[in-house]
Order: sequence, then C-alpha cells, then structure tokens
Amino acid sequence: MAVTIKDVSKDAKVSIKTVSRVINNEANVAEETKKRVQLSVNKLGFRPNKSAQSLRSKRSFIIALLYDNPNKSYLADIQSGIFKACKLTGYNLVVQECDYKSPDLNNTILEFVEDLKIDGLILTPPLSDMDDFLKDLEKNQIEHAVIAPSTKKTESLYVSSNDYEAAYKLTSEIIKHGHKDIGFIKGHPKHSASSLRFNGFIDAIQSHGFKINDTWIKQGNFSFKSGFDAGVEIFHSDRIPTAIFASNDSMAAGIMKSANMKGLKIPDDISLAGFDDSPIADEIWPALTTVKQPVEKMANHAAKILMAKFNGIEEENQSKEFRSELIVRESLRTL
Amino acid sequence: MAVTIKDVSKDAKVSIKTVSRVINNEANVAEETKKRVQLSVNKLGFRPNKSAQSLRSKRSFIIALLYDNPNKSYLADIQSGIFKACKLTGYNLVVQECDYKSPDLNNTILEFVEDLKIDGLILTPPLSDMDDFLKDLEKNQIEHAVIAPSTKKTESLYVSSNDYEAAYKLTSEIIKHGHKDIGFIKGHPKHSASSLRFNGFIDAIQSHGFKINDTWIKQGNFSFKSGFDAGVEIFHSDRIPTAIFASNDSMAAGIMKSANMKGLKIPDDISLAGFDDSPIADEIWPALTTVKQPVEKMANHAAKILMAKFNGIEEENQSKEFRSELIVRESLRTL
DNA sequence: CACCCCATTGATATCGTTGTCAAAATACAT
DNA sequence: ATGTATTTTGACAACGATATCAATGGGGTG
Repeated sequence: MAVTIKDVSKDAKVSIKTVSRVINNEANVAEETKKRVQLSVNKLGFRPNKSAQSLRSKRSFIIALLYDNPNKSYLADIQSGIFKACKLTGYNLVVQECDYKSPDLNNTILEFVEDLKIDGLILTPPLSDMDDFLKDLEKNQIEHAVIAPSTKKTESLYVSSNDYEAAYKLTSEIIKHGHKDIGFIKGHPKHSASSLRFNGFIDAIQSHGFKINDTWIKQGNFSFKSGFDAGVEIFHSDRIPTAIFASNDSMAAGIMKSANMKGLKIPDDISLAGFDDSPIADEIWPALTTVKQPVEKMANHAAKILMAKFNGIEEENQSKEFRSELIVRESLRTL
Repeated sequence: MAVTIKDVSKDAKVSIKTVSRVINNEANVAEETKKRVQLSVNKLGFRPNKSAQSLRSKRSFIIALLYDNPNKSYLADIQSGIFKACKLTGYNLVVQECDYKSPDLNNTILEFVEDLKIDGLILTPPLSDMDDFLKDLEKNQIEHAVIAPSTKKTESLYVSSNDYEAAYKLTSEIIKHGHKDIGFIKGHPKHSASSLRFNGFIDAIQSHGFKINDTWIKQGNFSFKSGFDAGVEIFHSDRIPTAIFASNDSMAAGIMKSANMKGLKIPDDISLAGFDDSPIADEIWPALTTVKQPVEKMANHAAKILMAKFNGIEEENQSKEFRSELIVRESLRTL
C-alpha cells in the first residue's frame, strides 16, 4: 500500500498531527522536529492522499477553467497559460465547457464547484461579462478570476488587455501609412471586445480629423463568412476605401477572399488589418497586419493571482491590464 | 451544511449502507426500499461527497487528457469530444500538458494518476506511440485509451483514423483531375501520421502506374515555415509538378505563399492539397482541398469506451477506426 | 413444524487526512 | 524558586462515504 501519514509519524517518532503540521507548513513546529519529519517524508516518498485532505479540509488543490465555445487557438493559449501556473504550484486543472445561454448555468457550475471542492474558477469571455453569474459566485464565496471583462470588476480578480488602445494605435498606424478612407468590420455584438475595438477605431479616425464613412462600416460577428460578406458589400459600392480594419483575423481573411475574387490585390489595391494574431494571420498571403494580445501570459497571470489569493497571499495590484503588440505585416502598404 | 448520506438514511428510514447501495445501483435492494430512498435523495437534493467516495473507493470519477504540444485546433476538438462524453456520464475532465521527451514523464504521470485517483487516461499523439509508457500504464493497471496510434494496440483501447487510406484516396482524386506530376511534403518524422500519409500517397501513385519524382518529395515538419521552404525549393527547380500534396494544411498554406511569391497562381499554375481540414483550409484563398478527420468524434468515442471499460461494460469492437472525408475545394483543378 | 437458504438490511469499522483541545515543555518575569 | 505566558506536541474526534460481516426475515423443503 501507499505510504500514509501514519508511516511517516512512526518513522519520525512524532504524532500524525505534527506531520500534518509540517506538510502544511503550519507555524509552531520546532525547527528540529520539522527537519526530522521532512527527512522521513522524503525517505519514504510520502505524498498526502488528496481525497482525505479534500474530505477533511474542503479544498482540492484543483482550479477550473470555464469557457463557452471560444476560438480554438484562443482556448489553447488560455489553457496553456493556466496550466503552466498550476504546474508551478502543484495545482491541477479541470476544464468545463459551458453554455452561457443556459438558464441553469449558475446552478450547474455551483454544483460542479461544490462537488469537486474546486478551489477557484477562471472565466473567459463571454462568461467574464455575465454580471449576475459573477454576483452568484461572490455570494457563494467562490474564488474566481475573469479574463478580459468589458468593465473592470471591483469584486472579482481580473486580467484584461487594452483593446481600445490597441485598436486606436492600429488605426493610427494605418493612417500613418497614408490612408484616409478606411473601412471597419465590427465584431460580434455580444462580445465586449467588439465595441472597445470599434471605439478605438472611431476615436483614432476623428482625432486625426478624418470623417467616418458609414457605408464602409459593416457589422460582422467574428466569423470568416461575416467578413467575406462584408467585403463583398464594400467592394460592390462605387467608391471603396484604401484600407479596411477588421475586428479580428478571421474576418480579415474573409475580406481578403472577397477582394481576391473581385480582382483586387492586397495590399496593392487595398490594405488590410486584422486583430488577434491568430495562426491564420501569418499563414495567409499576404500576411496580416494585426494586433497580438499576450493571451497566454494573461491567463497565466490570472491563474497566479487566483491561487495567490486563496492561499492568503494578498498582493497589491493583482488585477492587471496587459499591453497588446502591434504587428505590421505585408497586408498594409504605404500609399 | 450540505446534505449527507446520513440525512437521507434518516429521511428514508433505512441505514446509510442501504442508501449507499441505492446510489451505487447495487443489486439486492428491494424495489420498494429503492424507491423510498430515491425519493428522499431527490427531496433533499442529496449529492454524494466526491472526496469521501474517492477516499473510500479509490475512484474519482475523473478522467484525464494528456497531450504534448499539439496543434491548437486539434487540441480544442479533442477536448471538446471528450468533454461531451464526460458530461453524459457525470465524469469530470482534467487536462495535463506534458513533455514527451522528459525522462521522468512516466513517474510524473503515474504520481498524477495516483494522487488524483484518476480513473482513466486519454492520450493523444505523440504519446499514443510511446510504447514503454503504455506498458508502464498497463503494468500499473491504469485504464487508458489512445487516440491515433500508429499501430493498432492489442493491450490498449484505441481509436484511429485511416490516414493511409485517406492519403491514398486524396492522391487518387488528384490523379483523377488529370495530374501525373505530383509533389509531396512529408510531415514531422516523429509523428506516426506522417509515414501513413506518405505511404498512402506513394502507393496511389504507383498503383496508377506513375513514377515518383524524388526532387518533388520534400521533408517537412508540419509547420507553415517548413511548407514554405519546401515550396521554395520545389519551385526553384527546372521542372515543377502540376500538383502538390502537403501532409497538412499549414504546410499547404506555406506552399501557397511560396507559389504566390513566385508568381504562380493556384490552382491555375499549380494545384494544391492539404490534410486535416484545419480552420485555415477554408479561410485561405483559394480554399484548400483537404481531408477532414472526425477528430471530435474520435475523441468522443475514445472517452466513451474508456468509461465503459472501467464501469465494467465490455462491448465488442470497442476500439474503432474512423473514416476520413475528402473535401474538394478550389485549390485543386482539372488539367 | 423444524430446518435451511437466500435476499435484504444494518451496525460498525475503515479510508487518510485535518481540527479541537488539552497536556507537556520551555521561556520569561518577578 | 515560583508563577505565568508561550511554544510545541499529541490523543482523539471528525469529515462522509464504502466495505465487512452478521442479523433478520420470508419462502421452500423434508
């Protein structure tokens, strides 16, 4: 059978409670005793039984990632960032796909957390913005961190990126390349990033004293097809912009296809920019000018501050806004 | 406090053992008693404490997905398939990123399984082909299912796809379009799918009585860049093929870029095919002819047979080979 | 009617930790 | 030296399930 705390206590000639104190790093254990116990622990290769710990102490050393139908590469990045943080602290990661529209989402998750004694949750958009859900977590004292919420939360830990600022900067970059007639494809209306990106675009245009041409502003939903459709419409009009800024890379790829089919060359006839630096951005030709968010780092940080919090390590400025990086590639040319 | 088995036993006026029998669906409980207990369970909203169950019975109702640095969209599909199977059975899913080159992979995973009392593992490539690791699992009686192993395992549950056959069929399709001069970009040498796809290609070519031109066969590693480099080399030679079959879509995209830069038009000047039907295949222009594997379904099945196995439901033909689907898109033209 | 069998049920031990609380040991103050 | 405060330690209960094994009871058999 596996080594138990009892075996260690016998070997170190102390009570099991003292062993427990040592492995939990509790105060008030004589230095010498501590050493002796640690020696026995190592010698016997003792690893505490998690089920027993969990049963007694009601913590599991497990955190959970909640997500709803995200972009695939986004999910992978998020998950990887969280996992790496878990690895460092010895936590484990369970994943939970959920449906943010489900009426019993709250109950499902509450039961899930209660059943597994989940120590904390990490939420991705659009769950990050479901305020009643967050309130429910708060009420039930479930520790959590949210990734990329649209508004800074005062109650929850969060990490965010500067979508507005990044969109502003990218737009300015396009303008710097000599463009004045710039189209924009909006993202999914329910996704908080959409409006941030749009506002950044608008403000950049206006602060440079240019006018918005509404026929070049199209509503998309982050899908390739919605980008394609928007492109078809735009390229069908009498006058077309010299550049188009799509709220994400998939839609930019859609635009690119519609341009190609119309015989318009990118970037010679029209410049293009996306957002996210998803894998496609660099694998399409010409490669997309875009904005790269440090998604993995953000998730890593979210996991870290979450675990720090319920381990009683309160730091200042835990919640944090990450800076995105402008990536200028071939799809943008100077007029 | 939460409802415990004791509360139920009081309410139903039976012993806790009988309640345990009912919730575990054990035999030899009088029908009437069973009903009474179930009524109480529902009335009180009893959910067994998993930690206690796990401590006593050494099972956790958790399965784990092991992966090492996979393609992002592949991971997302796999995970989704597994998750859906878990949802149905009430199991939970923990994920574990690992390094297949690590010397203490085996120990790390064994401890992980032991600590969390993981009921079963699902392995993705390249872990699916680490035979000593699989043997170790076998030896320690750790239930597991492998996804896409290169050789059928007799010991392990597995699900696979017909990479060889699919490559054969895709190649035949290219030939049917009138191509005789066909290049091929091999995948990562350590990945078992690579050789299967290559063999399918070779055999199809030869069974049609064509010859292999070695200067058109390039070694890649599944990355975009390796495809690009291969394309540059091929297009640099005196005579270029009329079609190229890349072992995955990323490499095909790389080829496409190199073709574009060389002024070669796809599919007018050269036809192109990929493999995997990854998101990019349909978002690039022209869209890629490719092979779609039912990745999510495969993973779903793997999880199902795994859980069936350790729940004592032995079915015939649990392990299964899935059929891939040929997707013909614009990148392939008839000569 | 006595006997045995088998399905059903329950009392209690048990899993391996942490929590409670009091005892023992030590340090400190007078 | 004595009393008091503080640190260190351990005995035992508790967490909430399942496992063991014996008790119970109804039905069938001779």
